[in-house]
Amino acid sequence: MPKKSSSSAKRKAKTSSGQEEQDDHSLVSLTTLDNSQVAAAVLAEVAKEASGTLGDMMEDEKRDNSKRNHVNKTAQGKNKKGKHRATKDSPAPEKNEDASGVNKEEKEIKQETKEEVSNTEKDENSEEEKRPGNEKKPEVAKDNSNEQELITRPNNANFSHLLDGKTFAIYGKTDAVKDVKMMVEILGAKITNEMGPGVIPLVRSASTAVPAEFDDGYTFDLIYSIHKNGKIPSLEEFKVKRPPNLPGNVKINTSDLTDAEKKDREADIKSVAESLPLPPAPHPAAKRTRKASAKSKSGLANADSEYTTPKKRSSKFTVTEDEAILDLVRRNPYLRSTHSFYAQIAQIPLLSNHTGNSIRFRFRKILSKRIEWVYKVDPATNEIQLDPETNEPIKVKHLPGLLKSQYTAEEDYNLCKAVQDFKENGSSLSTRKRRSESTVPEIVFKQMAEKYPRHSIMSWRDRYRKFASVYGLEKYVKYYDDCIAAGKKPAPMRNLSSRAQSRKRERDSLSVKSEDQNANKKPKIEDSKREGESNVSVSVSDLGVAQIQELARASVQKSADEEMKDGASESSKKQETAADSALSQSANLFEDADEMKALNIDFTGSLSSHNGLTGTITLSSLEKAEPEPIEDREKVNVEETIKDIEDLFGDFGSDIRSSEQLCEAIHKKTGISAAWLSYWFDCSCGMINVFLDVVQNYLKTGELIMKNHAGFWTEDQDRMLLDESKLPDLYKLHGTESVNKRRAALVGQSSNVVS
DNA sequence: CTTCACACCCACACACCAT
DNA sequence: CATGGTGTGTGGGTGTGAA
Repeated sequence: MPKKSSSSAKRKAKTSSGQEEQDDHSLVSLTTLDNSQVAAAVLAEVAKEASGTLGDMMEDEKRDNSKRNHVNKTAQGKNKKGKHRATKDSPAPEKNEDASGVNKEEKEIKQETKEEVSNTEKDENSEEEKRPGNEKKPEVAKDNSNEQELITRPNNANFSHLLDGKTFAIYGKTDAVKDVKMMVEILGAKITNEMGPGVIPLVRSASTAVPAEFDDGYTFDLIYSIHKNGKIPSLEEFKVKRPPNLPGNVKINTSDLTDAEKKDREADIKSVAESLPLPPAPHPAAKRTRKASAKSKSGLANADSEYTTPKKRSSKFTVTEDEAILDLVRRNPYLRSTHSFYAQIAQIPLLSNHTGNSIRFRFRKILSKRIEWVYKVDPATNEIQLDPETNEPIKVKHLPGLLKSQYTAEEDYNLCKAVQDFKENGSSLSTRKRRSESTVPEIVFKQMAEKYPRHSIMSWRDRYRKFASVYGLEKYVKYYDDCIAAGKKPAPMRNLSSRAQSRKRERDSLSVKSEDQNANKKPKIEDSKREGESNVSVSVSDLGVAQIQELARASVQKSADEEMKDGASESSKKQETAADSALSQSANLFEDADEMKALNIDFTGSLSSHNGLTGTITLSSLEKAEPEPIEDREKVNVEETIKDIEDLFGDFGSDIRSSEQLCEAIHKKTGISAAWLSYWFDCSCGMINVFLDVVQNYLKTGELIMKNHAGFWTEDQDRMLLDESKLPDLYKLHGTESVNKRRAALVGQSSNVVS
């Protein structure tokens, strides 16, 4: 049996702050919601014993070591699909003629048969809210005709044994639970609340609050699928990922108020509740914990609802629930945006009709406007602060910050400046100290953290590593200054992670259009909210990083006309001949993003192509070896070829991971010599637009290199880099950014360059 | 149609770890 | 002890379907 508690417990213990003792019991002690304590505690206890897995019983495919990771994209996608299928098509009666289960199109007549208003004997389990399809009816007592119609299939016999001998523990309080319980039983399995060996946990979704020790579980969709398709599907799709954990040092604060305060609060709640023009809230007592029902085995034996259809069901938030949410948020203001907080409070019986997601959304969209004040809480411990005199909790009007602070443009700017400053003073040209230009000592970030404590040292360091250095210090400073000069609000650096890039690209190929929209929305600033202005006729310098990159990416995928909406045409034009500004602003996938990594371009050393520093091919040797990059150059359809290359660039980061692969792929597709492609690529510093230019130029004119082209580095020009006196010319041609980068790459260091 | 509940997404802030 | 690689889950959303 896998050490079920392992993952979460281990992680908790690992967290530096070492509040390992944080477990789910803690969150349960909500004074206002007393019954919750017991229930949640029980839940947690019960879950501790969880250890059986589906894998045990079905295939052993399940236990892949990556389970702790986020479910990967495809899995999620599939999962989603599965869900929708299950949702859309009634798993109800249906010939299982196609056991393959892919017959989603059967719009199965979801004979809801909902309204059997036999609400009669829904014992103490009754929900206050009338919900269609919720009608109770002891399954056993159910008349067969009905059952036949709703849950059985023609060959029900085989069917009902699919899950024979399995035992499930079903979590959640939403209505879907009922459906699932029902189905599970129909399929021949047992339901238990006592987690134990062989018991398989089921939850509705990943965001469903689950007990602390919840380990491997599956979503309801698994059951839907089995029920519907009459076979056991690939379990991977239905594996649920662990819900997020709270930061190790934080406990959900539910019970530290004084009695006096409690009363006040309760009074508050009541008054609010009464003042609202809403239908009367159900009496809290009426909400009675579903736990109770669940635990009584009969609860499910009774199958208090007949099976209708496993569609998403939702319950309205009641005033009481809203107030409870507000109360909880007030006690835990720092957690108000986290998923884990809501996932956890969703376990409280009062709120258990909703998923964590739902509660979170409810707060964010609706209740947050009403919050007005929160308790003053110690950020380190999440404990409510008491007024030393009155011994009462302190309330504050100002919402505290969140767990993580987004970087603002100003902060980015300050960071760039600080690092630049360091580079100038710390390691100038004279001190030939072998400090690669990408090396910035911790002290710099330490100073930043001291000066701007909104972020930690490591955070500042990370920001530099992953953003500032990728974007380019100079470039950002310039961008920022330009914005200020133009009276625009600069945006922080964004979207520079390679992962982001490749993901985006995937999506891009699906929909460039929506990407464009996204790009325009991107610039966002936390401190000073900015309006989503300026979509039209932005000048180059107005373009946010993200926009530039979007454009760049779009340019890779789509034909030119497609990308130049938004008045950003000139900048996206990425056209030749441009000098400094156009070059640096134009679509350069690899400079703006850290595509360089993906491309294996390491500007700090290995690129350096042809000046002999690293011994890679030179122009002359290449010419000797392969005089012509392609046979029958004249016959090539230039346009098409360029398009092909663009497309291949589009696969970059996903299918294609290195420049070698890229060149190889282009070679295969177009017939152009891979060696030449590689050479051109190097000369272009990996900039796609330059690269395309040189290829295009070659195809049209037969010229092997471009002598005076911004961004294209000839061997002569590379040599000029070594000569200070020649630099001005280079700046003129290539622009400072490009020169510095190139220089850094070839010379190994440069005074004002970060690579 | 609109609104709400809920699922799901994803960039990235912050952290940890091996080297 | 700096440093790159990488994990985690927050923060701020969007997508979807029911009502």
